[in-house]
Amino acid sequence: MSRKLGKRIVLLREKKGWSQAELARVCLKDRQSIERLERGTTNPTAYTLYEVASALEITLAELLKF
Amino acid sequence: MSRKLGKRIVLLREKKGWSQAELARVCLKDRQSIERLERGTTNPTAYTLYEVASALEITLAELLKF
DNA sequence: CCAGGTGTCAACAAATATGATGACACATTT
DNA sequence: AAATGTGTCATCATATTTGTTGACACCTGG
Repeated sequence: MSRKLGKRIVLLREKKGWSQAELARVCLKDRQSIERLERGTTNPTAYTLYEVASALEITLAELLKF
Repeated sequence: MSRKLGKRIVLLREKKGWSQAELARVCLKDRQSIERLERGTTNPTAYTLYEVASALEITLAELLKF
């Protein structure tokens, strides 16, 4: 499940033409935190998802469409 | 944010006519865990949200529409 | 009245996410 | 060749979620 979510984040990030580092910067997060998220090795919290969605300029619901 | 999410869970749970205890049972969770979620005192993980959504027979995206 | 359901709250141990730092291989650019 | 950007991985300390137990007040049905 985290795997699917990770793939979705990768997709949305690349759609914006961003690198992990760029998304991390906009999220005010660590580059490695984003990488873990995308690889699906963690089970992120709702707030983390909210921060990522905000950075990607989409809603939480849209981020979770997978 | 957790507050809004909690209110949404309450709404969807009551739409099914369930008590917190009933939702907890379907989720295989503790009654108190559901209660904390609904009150917004925790920042749940994606997997927890997935379990709740499954119990409510909706998608994650639908649960997060708020 | 009283037993049971309900929502709420507190505290604890265990598991886990997060932020941080450092490292590595690979590709691209200068 | 050297420097930089990229994605990946590991480790550590700290914060937080989660499961659990116990408790309380309130209400309703028997």
